[in-house]
Amino acid sequence: MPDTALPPRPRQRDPDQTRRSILDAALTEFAEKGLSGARVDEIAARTATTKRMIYYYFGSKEGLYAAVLEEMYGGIRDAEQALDLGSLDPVAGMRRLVEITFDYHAAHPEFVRMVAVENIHNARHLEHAPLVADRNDTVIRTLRDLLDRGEREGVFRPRIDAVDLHMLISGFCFYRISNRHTLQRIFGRDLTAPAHVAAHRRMITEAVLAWLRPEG
Amino acid sequence: MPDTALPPRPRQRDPDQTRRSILDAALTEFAEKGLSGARVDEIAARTATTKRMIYYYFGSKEGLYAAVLEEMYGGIRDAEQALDLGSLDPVAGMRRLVEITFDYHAAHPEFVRMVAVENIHNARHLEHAPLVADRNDTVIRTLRDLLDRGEREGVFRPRIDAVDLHMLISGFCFYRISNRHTLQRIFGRDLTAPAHVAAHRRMITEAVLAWLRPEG
DNA sequence: TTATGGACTAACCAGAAGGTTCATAACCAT
DNA sequence: ATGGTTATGAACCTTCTGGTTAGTCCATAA
Repeated sequence: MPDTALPPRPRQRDPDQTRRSILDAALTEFAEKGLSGARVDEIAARTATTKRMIYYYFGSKEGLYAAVLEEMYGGIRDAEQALDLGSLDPVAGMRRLVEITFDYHAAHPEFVRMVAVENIHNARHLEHAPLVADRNDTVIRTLRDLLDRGEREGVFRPRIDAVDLHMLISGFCFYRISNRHTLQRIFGRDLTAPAHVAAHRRMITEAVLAWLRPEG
Repeated sequence: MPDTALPPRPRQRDPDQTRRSILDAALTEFAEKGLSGARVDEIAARTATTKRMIYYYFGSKEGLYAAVLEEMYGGIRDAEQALDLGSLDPVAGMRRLVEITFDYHAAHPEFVRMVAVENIHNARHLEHAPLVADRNDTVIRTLRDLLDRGEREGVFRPRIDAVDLHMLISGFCFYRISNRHTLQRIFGRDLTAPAHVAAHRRMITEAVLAWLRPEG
């Protein structure tokens, strides 16, 4: 009997590639279905490898989830660290920061969904991603610097809390993405339509600047 | 042989009570764990009745979920319809509306979580709760009325879109509740501390009013 | 009294889902 | 080449879970 065995697909060993592929597939699946809604088999099916590899590299479903979460926060950190607002005057710098925040959320709904999912789980897994807290220091420091300079120049009100302001900004940017489905159902509006995107971008920018302006 | 039977717990038959009890238990469980994270057995255990009754009254896990969701939106509708802003001047009325919205979200984190969960599922179940869309007309109409009057009196800018404004307001109110766990982890702040609550309440109110003020 | 139908229950089931076993192929240093 | 380590794959196992079956209980109307 001749050798009828299928030519064994040349197994290429590439740990990094395999890890990446799992992480990418998991991101999609978790962002789409949430932690408990996601299926490990489904994630495996999305990758070129097998379920076994998920456990080999990440230990458990939750381990994988935590890894994805950490990865996720890395992205926005990079985006924010990239901009150099030191050269701009406070008002222009603030405007720029709001716009960047708005644009990042609009461009990365998976990030928004992952954070929303993590909040459903009371941010339990953030514990296992300790370096996440770091990145936010960057934004807060940038914000504080802008506020200080603006106050000195008399274009911003004094005693604004940077964290509160950050929440005001990212709150709206986050909300319009995280809640776009219910909003769409209820108001019958396509929030991704360019006209609405532009209007929202202008609204949050101007609202923030209006609020910061001294002598209300 | 004497009658050793335990006194049979007098089974009280009360369909409404049973339904309510299931709905309450389900709300807790769904808000806590999400749709797929919630366990029907767990919900049953929280009630005085059994799992079978859940299927008897609601047909399926998703049917129960949809029922809870609808119930949920009912609450905020009532709260908003209760206030009569017609007698207040536009600025005071707007301030009041923002404050009510803020307070409602702060007081009802379960509502916030249910909506967040529903968005993870792309608002798929809102289809089965058709009367939900109604309630929002109320807010939008109230808002539009305030905006019109304010514009006529020259205290608000013209051509403000009521839905956009609604999003600006509820966006922040929603976000500080929906994301409080990740925010807490990252900034190490207890967002429920009275000082922060008060600061946030003032911030969103003033930001909205500042933005609405004419001649930016 | 008895019959009727809504309210309720315990036990069960099939399939799904997370996690594991064991064999083995590819790679690398010697 | 060779021995040991890392990476990979297919099938398997166990537990859980949504949903069902088959039947009991009880208030009321006839």
